[in-house]
Amino acid sequence: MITGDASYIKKINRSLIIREILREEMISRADLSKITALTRATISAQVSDLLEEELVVETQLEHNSVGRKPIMLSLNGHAGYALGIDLDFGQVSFTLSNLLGSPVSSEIIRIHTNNYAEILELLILNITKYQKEFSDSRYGIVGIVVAIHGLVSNDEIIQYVPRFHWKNVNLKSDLEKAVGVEIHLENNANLSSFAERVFIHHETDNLLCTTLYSGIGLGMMMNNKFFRGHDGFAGEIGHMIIVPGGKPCTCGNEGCWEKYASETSVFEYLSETKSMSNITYEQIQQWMNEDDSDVYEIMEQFIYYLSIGLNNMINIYNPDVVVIDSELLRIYPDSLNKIHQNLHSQISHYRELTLSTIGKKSCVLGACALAISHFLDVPILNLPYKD
Amino acid sequence: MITGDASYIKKINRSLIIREILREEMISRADLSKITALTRATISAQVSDLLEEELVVETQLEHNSVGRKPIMLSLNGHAGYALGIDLDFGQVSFTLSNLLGSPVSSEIIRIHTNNYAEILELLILNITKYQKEFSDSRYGIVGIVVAIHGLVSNDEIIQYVPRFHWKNVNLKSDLEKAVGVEIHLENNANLSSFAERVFIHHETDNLLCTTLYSGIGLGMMMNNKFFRGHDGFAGEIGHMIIVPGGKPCTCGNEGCWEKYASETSVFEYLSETKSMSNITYEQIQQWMNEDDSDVYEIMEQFIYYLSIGLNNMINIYNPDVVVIDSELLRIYPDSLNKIHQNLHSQISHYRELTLSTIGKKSCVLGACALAISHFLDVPILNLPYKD
DNA sequence: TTGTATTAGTTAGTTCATTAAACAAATTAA
DNA sequence: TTAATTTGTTTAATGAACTAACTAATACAA
Repeated sequence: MITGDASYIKKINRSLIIREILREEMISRADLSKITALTRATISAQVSDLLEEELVVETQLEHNSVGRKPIMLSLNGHAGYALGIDLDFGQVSFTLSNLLGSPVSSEIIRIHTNNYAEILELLILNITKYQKEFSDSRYGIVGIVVAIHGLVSNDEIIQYVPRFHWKNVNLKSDLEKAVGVEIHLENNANLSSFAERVFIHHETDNLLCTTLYSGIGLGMMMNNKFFRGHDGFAGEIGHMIIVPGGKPCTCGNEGCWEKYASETSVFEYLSETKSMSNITYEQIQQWMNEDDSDVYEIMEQFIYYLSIGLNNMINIYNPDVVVIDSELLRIYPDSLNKIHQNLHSQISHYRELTLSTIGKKSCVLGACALAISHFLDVPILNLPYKD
Repeated sequence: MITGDASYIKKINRSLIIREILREEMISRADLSKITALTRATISAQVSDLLEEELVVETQLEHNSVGRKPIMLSLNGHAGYALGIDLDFGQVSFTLSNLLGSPVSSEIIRIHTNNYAEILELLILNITKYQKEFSDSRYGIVGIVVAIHGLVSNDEIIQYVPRFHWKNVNLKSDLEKAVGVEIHLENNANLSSFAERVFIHHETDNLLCTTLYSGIGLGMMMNNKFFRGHDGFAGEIGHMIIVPGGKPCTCGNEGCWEKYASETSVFEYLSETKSMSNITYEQIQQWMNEDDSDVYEIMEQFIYYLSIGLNNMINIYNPDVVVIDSELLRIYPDSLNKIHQNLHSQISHYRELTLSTIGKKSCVLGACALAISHFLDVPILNLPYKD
């Protein structure tokens, strides 16, 4: 049970201070005191710890107002590194960032296996390599987070990864035994939503991010925490039934949303209509340029069903910001406007609906950011996004 | 901004201690110390405050084990009263409870108006009456909570009450000006979910409660907080589209869930089929006793569409406990089993699905409990339910 | 150039709630 | 009657925040 004592309040205030430094990027002790309502004495004491730990650095800036010149404080991005890993079907992405979330190194490794042991070995090999390579800096690699494209329960055990056919595997424990440091697993949609919040939408405390690729994933940041549900399986919105008695789904029901509004469903319709397999985004782009009527019809239907699900999602969650991550919508002209026009219910309340600007790499960037947030012991952070 | 200081620690620990006293109903200082991991000295100091404030009373119980006999502590239910008000269409219910949530007085007043000013006056009149009548006891009436059958935003302004045709009214402020004490407004489904958690489902930190009367309401308790969404409008699940291009709804969309799975929808179907208006529950009960096939068909369809929506709700929220409050399901034989059988998806995860045992009065009891929780400054409480 | 106002940051001492440890009280069982 | 055990209180120490007074550095005006 968490009880209050002196060290607990110090932790609370430290977390607040780090959070403000990151939010403002550069800020003086005096301004920290004003924002947090902690006294300048308290701020000084806490900052002195942070300087000692090399997590914060001081800078003298030009200043042209009356009074003593403030000493600006900022987070020391060079104190360590965070490693984000995206364990996707067919490829594993590794991104190493500094403590400010700026990528330092990125690499994508193709894999041609679903075998757990083989993939585990590949992960161990690469993590060890990064650990050796980046042991300079005060703290070295401060955290590792792996994105899982499937169900991860609250105890970080992988319950199910559809495309790998993995069920109930303890990757966290297997990795930790091999590399000797703490590893965290997180669902890919959750990490995308974290990235959208941390790198882009700095002002919201309520963000949904839906990813429309092989299925439909939903990640949610609410009051600066993931919304996970009781076991960690919340956001399985792809299996929301929107057509009673509709197409059968592997989940055992009929008429699930992702049978109508995932990119996979669009590719399937196109393959059928065009009698063509292995259709690429480039091919679709070309058809769109040519005003192909089949593609138009299929895309319009995609947007129709997508809007129904979005309407439901918005009524259910009453979000502030909704981010959609879909390559097809990015290339289809005027797609966002069309969706907006479909969301005309009196009840639906949201402030902003956008297409993701980060795109597919949001997942691995979110993993880096989550590792940083664990290390700094702050529930949320604002980091600059440099494209 | 909330920062940590000594008084904040004390508040945290006090809240923990009160919560444990309520959970255990009777507990000694020594056991409180074991459960909370606070030292006995700390517990003694805090309890001494609570005794001074008459919020806690000591009892000597029989004891037959070795060592000094413990002094049992329990919450002093007689220190004050909580007033819950259910502002429903056609009637206003007032329930006054003691600090342990036991009703002391209950009264239902029929109203024949939707006029805001008239209803406001009625509320003021009655609140003032209760204040005078129950000013004995150490604290008198410690809190007043009003249940609103409509949208209440996070700043406690009534956005919309469909059946009263109220839009954007500030009942909280109008009442507070007139009666001179703090008043809180809360959505009725939220209060029902609070009551289910506080009086019945003591062990869960994740509960959904759906009310199927005029429309479909959804209240959610997650990690001992209401799940409200960004503005307070989350849980508008009745307007989830489950039949694309289906029946038109007042919200501006077509095929909303509450057009198929609210009790109102059942009454409408029955009225049409039986060519009869003003159908009562007693009438339906009689038809059911006679194995009426029209009623059977309509009820089976109700359960079919209800299950679709429940499936969606469960996939989206991954709840621990789901409580359904519906009089029709209570009287229809085997209804719960039929719903269970419809929820066969691989993805759906929930632990328990039940019909409400508290029923319609959950809303006003939840209002009392919420007033108590505000007064004691504990986010959640366990109270005994005495039918 | 000098003094004054202003802002930034530090230092000394106080306050408050916790903890640890010793103690007092009350009870069972040998 | 004594030992063992458990409950609850007292006392001193600790830690982190606070207040208040200080030093430092700067702009600006006389």
